[in-house]
Amino acid sequence: MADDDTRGQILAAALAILGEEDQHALTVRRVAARAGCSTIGVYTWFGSKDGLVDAILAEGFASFGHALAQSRSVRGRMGRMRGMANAYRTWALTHPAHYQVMFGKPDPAHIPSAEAASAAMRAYEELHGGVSDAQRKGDLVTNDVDAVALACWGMVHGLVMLQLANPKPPSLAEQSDVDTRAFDLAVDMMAKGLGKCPDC
Amino acid sequence: MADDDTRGQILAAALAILGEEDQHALTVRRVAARAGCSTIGVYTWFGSKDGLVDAILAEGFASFGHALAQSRSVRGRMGRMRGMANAYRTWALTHPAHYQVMFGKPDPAHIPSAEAASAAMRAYEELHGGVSDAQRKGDLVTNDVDAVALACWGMVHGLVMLQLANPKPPSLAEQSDVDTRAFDLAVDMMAKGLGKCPDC
DNA sequence: GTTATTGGCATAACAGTGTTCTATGCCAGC
DNA sequence: GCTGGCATAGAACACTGTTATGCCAATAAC
Repeated sequence: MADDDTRGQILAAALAILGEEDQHALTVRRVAARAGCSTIGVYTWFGSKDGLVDAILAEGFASFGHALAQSRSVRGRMGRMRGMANAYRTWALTHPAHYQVMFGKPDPAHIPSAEAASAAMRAYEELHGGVSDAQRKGDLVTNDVDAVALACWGMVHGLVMLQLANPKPPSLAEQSDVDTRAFDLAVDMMAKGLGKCPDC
Repeated sequence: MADDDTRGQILAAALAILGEEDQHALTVRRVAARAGCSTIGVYTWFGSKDGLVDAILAEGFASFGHALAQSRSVRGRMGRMRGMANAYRTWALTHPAHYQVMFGKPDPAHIPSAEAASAAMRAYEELHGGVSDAQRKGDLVTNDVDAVALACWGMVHGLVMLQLANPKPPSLAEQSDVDTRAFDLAVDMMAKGLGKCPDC
């Protein structure tokens, strides 16, 4: 039992379930069974299911922010924007259930912990930082950095969510790569539109 | 009880709940209580909760498609794109819970009925039609109409979902109109980027 | 050394969910 | 007055998150 090893085992079990199945599979009983303890273990170490979800969020935002940070070093506005967008999308498609837990509609009553909030904040800073870099260089068509960051986030988020939820009509769904084509197109159009007409 | 009036009352009750509350409030017992019948009524007239959700989808896509259609008559690529985007967003923000049911992640086991699917198809045709109009006029930077339509859809969907789920950090959340600023910016950038450089 | 206390945990139960079984009531056709 | 079929209500099923109860081991106090 070595210290609070149980806590780590429960969190690992939860992440394993999210890695293999839908987010609906994340139930207290399944997590507890996989961790080799009773359901009460979740309440001892995390207080509630929300507490466990909170730890999952902190884990997810840390990993997600790290992925974004690695792509931010790319030089040039267009290259960096494409790089960050691709890093964002790749992380989401690699961790679909985890992404849904992080960015799907939460229970309105759930207040995230300080740890989860700051991890999310650090991930957002990566995005915001990339935009304000471009703004400092006078590369942007507007000075509203917040709006630009949110616009980019929303665009990428929407295309990722559409691909994950896949509500597309058959004519689209049967095109295996239409998601990637649309994504690349959207990122290019956005990057072009946000710049001060550099190459046209 | 006049014919299948019960069916209409149940559907009306479900829509009323979605109009007033979160989509999590849509439970069989609450719908039945509001419709003035027992839970069995839902199973008699809709087969299951999924059946009821299916009817809600058909209703929603019809109303949603109608809203899009009205904006499609606007002349000019830029104007029509802005108009359709605003119509999309307005409908979603006016029917937040309904929109979440329609475009949130569905149960993977749920197969939509032919009626719901065709209503969704008609709504999508509005979007696709707007794009192919522009393509026919030689207004677009690419011939990949499917990818353009999906890119526009994803962008609008993402910004709407971010606003509805509101996972934003405090610095953004306290700006009451940042969602609208980001939305207008994204639509303009996208419209500009998709066109053959008409005015720069 | 014995007792008391604390803390982690399992069992079983609570209320809530979607769903279904059983039984009742009602109405049309005879 | 029957008979049959169908919509319905009530109760129960399995599942969910959650918790009250009790057990047991380790530690603290005397």
